[in-house]
Amino acid sequence: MRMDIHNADVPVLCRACEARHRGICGALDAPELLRLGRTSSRHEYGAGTTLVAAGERPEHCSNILSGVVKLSKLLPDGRQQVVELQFAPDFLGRPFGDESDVLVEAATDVRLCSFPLDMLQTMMAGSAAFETRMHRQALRQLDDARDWMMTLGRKNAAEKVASFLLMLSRHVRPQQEGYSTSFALPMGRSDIADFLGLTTETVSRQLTRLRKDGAIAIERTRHVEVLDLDELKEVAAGGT
Amino acid sequence: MRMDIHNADVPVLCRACEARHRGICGALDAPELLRLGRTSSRHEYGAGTTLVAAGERPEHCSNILSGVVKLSKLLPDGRQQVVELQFAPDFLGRPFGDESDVLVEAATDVRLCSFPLDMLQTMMAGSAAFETRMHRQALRQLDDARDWMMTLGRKNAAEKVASFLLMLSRHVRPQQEGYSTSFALPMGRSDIADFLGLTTETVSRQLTRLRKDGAIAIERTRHVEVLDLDELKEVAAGGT
DNA sequence: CGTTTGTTTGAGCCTTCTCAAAGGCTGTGG
DNA sequence: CCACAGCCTTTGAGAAGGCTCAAACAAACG
Repeated sequence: MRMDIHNADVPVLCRACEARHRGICGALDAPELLRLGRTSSRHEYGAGTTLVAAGERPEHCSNILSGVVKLSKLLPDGRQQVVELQFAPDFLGRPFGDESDVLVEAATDVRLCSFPLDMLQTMMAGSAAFETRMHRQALRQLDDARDWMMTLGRKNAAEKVASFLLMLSRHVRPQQEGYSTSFALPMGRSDIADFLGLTTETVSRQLTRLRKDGAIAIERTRHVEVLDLDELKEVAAGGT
Repeated sequence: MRMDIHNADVPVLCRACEARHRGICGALDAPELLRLGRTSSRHEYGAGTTLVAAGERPEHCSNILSGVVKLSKLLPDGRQQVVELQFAPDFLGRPFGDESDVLVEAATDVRLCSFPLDMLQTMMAGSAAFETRMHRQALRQLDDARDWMMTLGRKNAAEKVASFLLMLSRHVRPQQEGYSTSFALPMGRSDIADFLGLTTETVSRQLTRLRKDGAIAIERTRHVEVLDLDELKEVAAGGT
């Protein structure tokens, strides 16, 4: 937590909020925060909750305070592709209203700080710094999407799963650089499969392979311990 | 072409330029255009030219005046994934300097209108409308990337190739809504394969399948005629 | 506990890849 | 204008990685 000179003017809820430091609210000064704070509210959603249905235009947007949010796309016949995972303190919601057709769900239990979508336009119009933050997040998401295109299009099953674990180990522990060696998988095998363009069975087989090779340990199917980070990196990059 | 009241104040080169209407320059007024125009210059590059090497930080950014630009990512062992195709009048170049690791090449012969990267920052700082255009382009690119993740992760070879042709038929003929029924492929089979996460052989086989099914005709390997658009759409969506 | 849901493991099959060779363009030089 | 070289594309045959279907197992929940 950071000490601000104007901390006293900042809404109580915002004081300890990560979104104010690393998220989009960091671009706002105390009066702006106060204004935004009046229209915002916090909510919790259980794992699996649909936050925005595919094709729907949501009325609210949110900072993710904790948990993991899953964005996915659907094909008419039911095939699914997860197109992004968002972690705290990412911002959830799209400016300019030209929403594309994604399904937004809580992958884990999630806490959000939400406010009306029009406030987003208002804030962007009123603060160039705010728009810049939004813009930068979009560019970061674009980079992530492109990295994942590489993974989806050109890596084999082993490389995909290893890449996924590495990605998680970098994201799950917020605000800390580098890799965590121990973390919970934010979703089940079938969501992982939908993220990697594989089937649950193949994901499961690759995880057991990594386990038997001594690269990771798995406890109660949801918790991963990275035993050999270099091995994992090597597999992810196609070294084996 | 549009008639502007202040056309006379607009740099000569910009008057007939698509980028001024549908591209980012549309956000600039005559004085701003004039200022930008003084630092900009036009260049042509032959198909295959490397515009920005992977990992390099370019000094210029550009509007694409004509042609197709290919962005791709490389794996250490040489595998390649094309992560985006850009068409006129898209903008090429990244604000904020946190460039990600992509290789930029001319897919076809290309004409660019380039200016220094710092001008980009200057323009964004000076014009909120300009930053908004950049921001919107990033969001559009993000949508495209996500659509393609769906294609890469969950579609089979036939669906991928059909989706690719449909995408081209929408993009190749600029400024026009809907689908073109006749267009040139902007790249060879192996680049198409690298875009679709397939091999050249598989791309070739799927193209001949579509040809034998009467959905398309191919002339001299580079020109496609869409004979049955509905068929193509159906294949792309997994209808068959 | 028993039920339900999610995960792991196995066996066989199918799509796509790999490797190989033939066929078509394009451009150059005779 | 034709012949040839080089490159790209097409086609074929066989191998393999990942999928499908099916069953055993483990974990979560009432």
